Amino acid sequence: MAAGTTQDTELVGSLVQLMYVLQDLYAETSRPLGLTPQQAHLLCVLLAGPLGMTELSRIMSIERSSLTSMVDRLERRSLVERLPDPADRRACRIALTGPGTELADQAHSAYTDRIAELTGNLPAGQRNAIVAAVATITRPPE
Amino acid sequence: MAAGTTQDTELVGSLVQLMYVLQDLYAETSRPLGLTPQQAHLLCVLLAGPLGMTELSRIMSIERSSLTSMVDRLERRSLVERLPDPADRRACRIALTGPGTELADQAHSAYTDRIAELTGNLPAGQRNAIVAAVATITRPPE
DNA sequence: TATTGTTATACTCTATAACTATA
DNA sequence: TATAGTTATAGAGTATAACAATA
Repeated sequence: MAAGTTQDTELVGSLVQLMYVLQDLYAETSRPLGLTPQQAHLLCVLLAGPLGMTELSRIMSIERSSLTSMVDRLERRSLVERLPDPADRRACRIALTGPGTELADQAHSAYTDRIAELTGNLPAGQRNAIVAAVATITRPPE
Repeated sequence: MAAGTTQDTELVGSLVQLMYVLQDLYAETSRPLGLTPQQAHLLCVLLAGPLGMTELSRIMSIERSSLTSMVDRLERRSLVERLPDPADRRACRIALTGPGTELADQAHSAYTDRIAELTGNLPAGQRNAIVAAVATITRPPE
């Protein structure tokens, strides 16, 4: 069993609350752009460059078949496109279109602004601690 | 526009990453219990006591009509029940049943354990900083 | 008239299982 | 045989609009 002190309980509660605050923020910010939070996530992931379905499904923690329908819907709106993979005729590369890139940029900026607003008054010590903690958490002992 | 320094960007990225880590964790933990993350959330909110539909929808940030179908599904599985509100015949109070309470406790414990595991190695300074930061964030200037 | 909750409807998200085409 | 992606299907989450009953 994991260590369980009173401090743990408080930390866990804080993190859960934080998750919900961020989720709500993400949803509220995506909506006016005509995107679901999942669609915004997908577009923002693609800002780094085109990806294959398998890799994209891994990054987003969803099944490939679920991703197929998401990409279908975004492709119908001309926000992404399926490009052939020159190295593998089974595979395709999902890429942002021009409008898709623009919208992804908007979503990213809007989200960044909202969080920056929310965290603008935190002292530097807390900000640094959070960045350091997240770095530790997201790089688990392999 | 919000203040935008290099540190902001790093903090925002960290928080977004943290949100996704926690979301995945929540989903993975809920699944084996036969619950979606949203259902687990609802049950855990009710651990504090019965609530009306309007209040519950406000807490969960979803429309009342969306909540109706969620409660329907949970009621079919005898995890929650609709109790009459003695003070208002239009209203009802959503309450956990015995099995519902048990499952909510399990979900809460499982989630707490997983996060405690994830954050077990963080130094005390970072833990305290996170708790303090979340307290600030979730209590915005009214 | 305002509020509580539901119904009807439409879409999106998601998983599982079975499939096609290529490696 | 294994992998990349799709199709078919089913269930869950969600919003909007219209509604019923009560306050």
